[in-house]
Amino acid sequence: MQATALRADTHIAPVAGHIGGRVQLTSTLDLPGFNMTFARGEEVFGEEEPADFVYKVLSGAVRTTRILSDGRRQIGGFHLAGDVFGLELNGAHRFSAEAVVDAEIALVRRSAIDRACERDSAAARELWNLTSRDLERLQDHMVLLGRKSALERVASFLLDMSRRAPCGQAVDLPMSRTDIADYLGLTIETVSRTLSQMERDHMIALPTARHILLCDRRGLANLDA
Amino acid sequence: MQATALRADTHIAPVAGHIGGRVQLTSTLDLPGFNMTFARGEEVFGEEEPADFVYKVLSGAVRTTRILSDGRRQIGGFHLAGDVFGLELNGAHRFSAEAVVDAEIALVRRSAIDRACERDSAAARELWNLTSRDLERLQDHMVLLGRKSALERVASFLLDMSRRAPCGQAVDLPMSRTDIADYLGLTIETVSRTLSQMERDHMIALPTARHILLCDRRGLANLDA
DNA sequence: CGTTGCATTGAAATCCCTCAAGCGAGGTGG
DNA sequence: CCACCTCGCTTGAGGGATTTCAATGCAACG
Repeated sequence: MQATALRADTHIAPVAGHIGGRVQLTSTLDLPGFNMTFARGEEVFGEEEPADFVYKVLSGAVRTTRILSDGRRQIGGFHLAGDVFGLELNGAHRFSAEAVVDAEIALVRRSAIDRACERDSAAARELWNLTSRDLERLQDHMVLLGRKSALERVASFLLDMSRRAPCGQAVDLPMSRTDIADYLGLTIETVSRTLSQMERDHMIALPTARHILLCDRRGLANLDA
Repeated sequence: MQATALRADTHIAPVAGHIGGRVQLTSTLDLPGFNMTFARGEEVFGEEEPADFVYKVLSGAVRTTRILSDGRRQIGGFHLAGDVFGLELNGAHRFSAEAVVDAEIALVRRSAIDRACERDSAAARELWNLTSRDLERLQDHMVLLGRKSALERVASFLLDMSRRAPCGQAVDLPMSRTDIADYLGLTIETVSRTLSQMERDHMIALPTARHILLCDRRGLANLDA
């Protein structure tokens, strides 16, 4: 068990009145587990820590990050309500995970996962599917990082967020500009300037920094290449 | 079955004298399949084609690519002898695959894979592991594309190639500068200039364009951040 | 020996980054 | 209640790494 989970026992919330709770990991996969809450900025797990748990976001948002020796940071992904993260086959985490905002997270032991896979090939397939979807998302993101302009990256990000956290015509961003920059391989200034540019071009409106109205989805989609 | 496989029947080589050959997909996974040869530049499968086969490189090299609407290209990865590629869970390929040089490739039907997973949870786990390793490689590559300089990218690439295709102190590159550029998110000119720079700094030697001697691994590793 | 394809090199341009300042919302304490 | 601070965001000016455009080199091949 990682240090974080051990220390943070005050965060553990019993699930629905049972001592031993259940976690609905995917639509067809229900396993024993428990819930925890993490405050904004708090670490869920660290890079290179043993991957003894799998996590599912119940509310809030989580980012996975890797830090280079000189402090440069790359965010691997944002995980919103319903997303599973931290599923590693080979022992240790390769990114660290932190709460972007206060978050409620369900935990399932790796050992429980492994047992489920042993006896149920459908469960194994379901979990393999989670890894596979992660891979597909990463492939898209790789193209974005390798070949797209700042404008295209931000447009792509806004459309992705609006698909994942629908809020009518708008998007409510849980993360800071710095987070967005480190996710898109840009600087905070470039992200800010690009958003301002989009606002001048009437593609979006920015009532507040974290609340963005997508006025011209068509235009944004065109930018998405 | 995709068009490529159908059309290219002249390429099919019977395996070791049997009609129905076997393919050693991983060290513990032996499945029915057959071999094909692909000429330099030939397409193994196309983006969005149904993923009815899984592939293993026996000799040569393969690249997986995605092309944006305006022609920009991102190479997802290079697959060398022993590597498995084209393993998709969800129906269709999301990249196309082409032979970088003449390549001999083993094919296994998805249906055979699925059957193996049904009856053998160890096989399922082994295949899940392949996906998981792909994911890990992509995570590293994402950090490279998002946050590393041209010098760091090329150094990282050279070390990776020398680890995967060991050739003493040297590396024999099967791919062109254009391929390297599209893999590293750079231009061909930047790749060339960076290699020249490394040669001036006595970190590498370039007897020929595709044969590179790593004179200063320590120095390259330092660049790898 | 010309052609062809790939690689290298140079010069100029560009996109994004760096550095720096200003702005505004939210919280705290006097 | 307001001054003040902090933090995150925006904006500007200048610079730099990489791209773009263009020309040359070079090896393989017919």
